[in-house]
Amino acid sequence: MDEQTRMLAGLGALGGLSQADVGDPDSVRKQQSLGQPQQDIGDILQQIMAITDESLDEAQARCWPEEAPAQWTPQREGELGGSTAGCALPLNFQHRKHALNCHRMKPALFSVLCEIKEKTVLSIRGVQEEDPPDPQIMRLDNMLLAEGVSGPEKGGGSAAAAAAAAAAGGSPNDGSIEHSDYRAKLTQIRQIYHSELEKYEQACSEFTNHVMNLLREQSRTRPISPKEIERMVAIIHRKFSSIQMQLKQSTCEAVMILRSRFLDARRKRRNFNKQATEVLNEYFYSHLSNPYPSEEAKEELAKKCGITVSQVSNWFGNKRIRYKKNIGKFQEEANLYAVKTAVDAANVSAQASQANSPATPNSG
DNA sequence: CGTGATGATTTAGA
DNA sequence: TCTAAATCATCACG
Repeated sequence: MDEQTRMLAGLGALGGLSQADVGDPDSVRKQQSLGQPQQDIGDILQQIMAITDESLDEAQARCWPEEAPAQWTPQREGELGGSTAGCALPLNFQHRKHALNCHRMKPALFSVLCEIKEKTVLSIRGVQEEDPPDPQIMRLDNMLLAEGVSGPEKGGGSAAAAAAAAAAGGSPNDGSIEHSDYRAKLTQIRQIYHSELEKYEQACSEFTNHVMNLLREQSRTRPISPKEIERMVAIIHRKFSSIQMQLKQSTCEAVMILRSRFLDARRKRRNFNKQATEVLNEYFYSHLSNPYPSEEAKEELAKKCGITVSQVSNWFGNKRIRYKKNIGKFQEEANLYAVKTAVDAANVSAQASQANSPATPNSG
């Protein structure tokens, strides 16, 4: 809007007309030695400028309703008449616009205005453009990508989420039970994020289309270069991308909160079930001379107990040190499991012998 | 609520 | 990277 004013001022200067000159038909008539029949150029210019002002008001009232009320006086609201391109315009405005479009001098003037404008807009354009990508939004993007919120859809996303979850747990905890909860929550966040993003994008393109239609419609009356439209679109996109940044920011926040909760939850301890403890103890006491299960043995135990390999490692680490510290205290337990394993072995061998000699079933 | 048990984490060493 | 040892944090029980 500020630029509009500047441009119009520049326009007057370039044409050798000050704002005052334009407002004074006589001075224009003096310059136009040919002497126009009915209306002079000053009038037309005035009208074009008046339309420019009005259409801007209209555009604002239409496009930024929350900012508009200050510009809408009650009288003008009453004036609302026909509509063009979905835009309600005052009737007298329509009349003037039509009259202007029919004026035979209009095309020539219009092209001159367009030319002047093209030059001024170009010079303005050169100064501030090509803004570098916002480092903050880049950081947010990277973060969301790393967390598996943005980036590839569904399949890749959940894989990234799993990776993020694994990363959150450091080296241990390749487990899946608690992670599924984390993943579910992350998926929820991702869905919200994507739906919101889509909403914003839709709104943005809708609004852009609307503005472009508006400007295109207006460009028939007042000089609007394609570049200017482009610029307008860029401005709109910048506005919307700042909204997007807010969305990204809050999504990041949500992920961080989820993550910290997850880390806290990870520290929360839950005793293994009785069966798991039994399996582990059985292995421990039956390998008391060397209670160091191999990687395969750990995996097997983990599977049997429904825990992770690192949990098995933790358990054996704790068990070894605690057993060593107070063997006496564990003696009872040791005996118990020794008997248990002995009985089991007996059972197994009995069954084996039974299976091996079915002809003599009464041997047990 | 105090206390021991227990799973997880941290630290240091090989 | 694995382990011992110390330590933390929570559970479970009286």
